[in-house]
Amino acid sequence: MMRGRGRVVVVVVRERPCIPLRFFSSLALLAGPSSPSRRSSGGGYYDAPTTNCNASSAAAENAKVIDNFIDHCYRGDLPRAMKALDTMQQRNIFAHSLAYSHLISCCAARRAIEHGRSIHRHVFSPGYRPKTFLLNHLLNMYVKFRLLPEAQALFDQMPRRNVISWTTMISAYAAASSPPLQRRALDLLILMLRDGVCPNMFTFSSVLRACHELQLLTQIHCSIIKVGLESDVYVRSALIDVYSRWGEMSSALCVFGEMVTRDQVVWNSIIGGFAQNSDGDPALHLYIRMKRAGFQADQSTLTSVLRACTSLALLELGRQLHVHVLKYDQDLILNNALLDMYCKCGSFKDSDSIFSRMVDKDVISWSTMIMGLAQNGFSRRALELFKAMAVSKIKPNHITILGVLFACSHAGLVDDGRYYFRSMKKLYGIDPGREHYGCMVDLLGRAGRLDEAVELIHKMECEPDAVTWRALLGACRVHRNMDLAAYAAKQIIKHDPDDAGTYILLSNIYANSQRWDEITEVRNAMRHKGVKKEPGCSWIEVNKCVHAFILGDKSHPQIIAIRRELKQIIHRLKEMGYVPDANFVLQDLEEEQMEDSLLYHSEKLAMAFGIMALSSGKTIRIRKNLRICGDCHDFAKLLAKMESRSIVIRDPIRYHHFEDGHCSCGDYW
DNA sequence: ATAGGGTTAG
Repeated sequence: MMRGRGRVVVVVVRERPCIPLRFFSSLALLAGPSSPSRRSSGGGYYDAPTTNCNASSAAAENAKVIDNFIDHCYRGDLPRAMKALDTMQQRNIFAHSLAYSHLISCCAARRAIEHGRSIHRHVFSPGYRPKTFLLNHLLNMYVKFRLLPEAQALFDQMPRRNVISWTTMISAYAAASSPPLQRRALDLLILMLRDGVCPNMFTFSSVLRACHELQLLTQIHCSIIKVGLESDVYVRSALIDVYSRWGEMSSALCVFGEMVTRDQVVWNSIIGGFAQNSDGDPALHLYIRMKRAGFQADQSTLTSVLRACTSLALLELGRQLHVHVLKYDQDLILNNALLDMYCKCGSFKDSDSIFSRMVDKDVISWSTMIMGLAQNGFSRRALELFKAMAVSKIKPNHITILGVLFACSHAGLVDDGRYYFRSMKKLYGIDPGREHYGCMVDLLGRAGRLDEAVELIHKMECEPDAVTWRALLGACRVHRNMDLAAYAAKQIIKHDPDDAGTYILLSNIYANSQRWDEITEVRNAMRHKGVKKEPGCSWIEVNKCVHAFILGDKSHPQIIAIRRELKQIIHRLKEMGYVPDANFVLQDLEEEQMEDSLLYHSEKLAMAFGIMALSSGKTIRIRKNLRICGDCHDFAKLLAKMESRSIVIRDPIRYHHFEDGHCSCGDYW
């Protein structure tokens, strides 16, 4: 009830139309072409009914047809409604917009596009003026069928377009897969403004995903604030999402932080944003805050949180989440995320059993497993799985092939690799991209065929980039080809002048051959350019806590005990024949003492802590930010044997499963 | 009465 100036106004709010559809049929009786004069002028308008009540028998017949039609529409009986529509078309009689709109929704739901097109033709017959509301329904139908050209043609034909018509088109283009089509969404927004139609929250939440320039996004964000629509949750979550895609997490957080009424999707947007930017820590913290705020994780939340676990290698937390995943056991995306989590946390047994139980598998499920097997050192099994995929009739894509080539390169399977590389275009219609060439350079280079690797680079259809040359440089290191290494390093620096890794790799190569002058040169170049080496860092999860170890950093509360433990381990390992390999000392240019430097490589500290803190049967799982050095690799093999326990170390490229003095990589990495 | 946001493999 509203009170104003002494008057009482009763406001009745209803969610559904309060007029039953039947009522329209009786109105349609009045609307029928009952008088000869109306019939000759081209049929009846429901929307401008005559008041002629002398119903002739023809009119009564027409009314019956319309009545039936509306009845079928209302009941969702598509075949009967279409039959009635046919008769109406022949008699040139029409029903009310609402009945047609019902029928159009039916067509969209039942995937009956031809019926939809018939309705389209019918409402454009001479003698009928379809309302904008009805045409919006048709527009939406074409969009649902992804028939953009037809939607556009109808849109162009419309005598009047309201904000919904514009938004339907903008949303359709923004959701398209190709950037040129997405740009069309932005063009339409401008045309809409020129036409004097005001965008609303629906329009903005749709158009945001089409922003391919940061500047444009900022402009649109400004307009949103200006017209006072930033408070809408749909607009907010879209803003968070687009800022995240640009890696602009501070802006995303800003939009998120200002919110008072956050809903589930807004939480998902910000959590997903961090997860996709490989920033697992804030993603997990926000997840905890979301739960505290009283929200339950849904599929989307869980997928993102799993991804955060994946990037942080948090197996135990991942396992806990698995329990929540069980209630969505048919969700393909979620299952894929789970597969990847177990693969990348080095627990391949778990992903294997999930994969075999999954009813639906798509190209991502298969690719995840193939890459997972390859990275974990099970190359033969990766190739077998690829063959099983062919039987399953799921077509591989360029990422699947990348996994296959990765498997070949990390197991030294030169012939297999060459076969798959040659046949990818022929068998699967996939053109090799830079990444595929990179894999092949890696494959040939590691196998010692440096000349062939260089030849392949020169034959590339696309311009080689830093990744390509980095693959060659890595191979030069293994095979100690100094001159080629220097050449490759220069090419990398040309593409990526601030790449600390290249300087380090180059200095390692020189260190392996005791070329001290060159090392000094590289070091000076780094100093000159102000390039800083990323310090080695390792992480280990113990009792739901992540412990970080950084080279040279003594901030861990138990660091003294850990160093003592590590010294004891080294002492015992030396008795077993372990000889620290001084070649690797020099990668830590700034360290004071060689012995110390090697001793305190972060993964060694993490392993020592794992021995101290984890119960004896437990696998020690470590994630590190740099590739493992040969000395730590030897150390881990012997430690696994001495302690009779498994050690898994994940570096940025692949996994090392150490067991009984051996590593799954076969010392080939 | 018709239009809108978040989730997976390199």
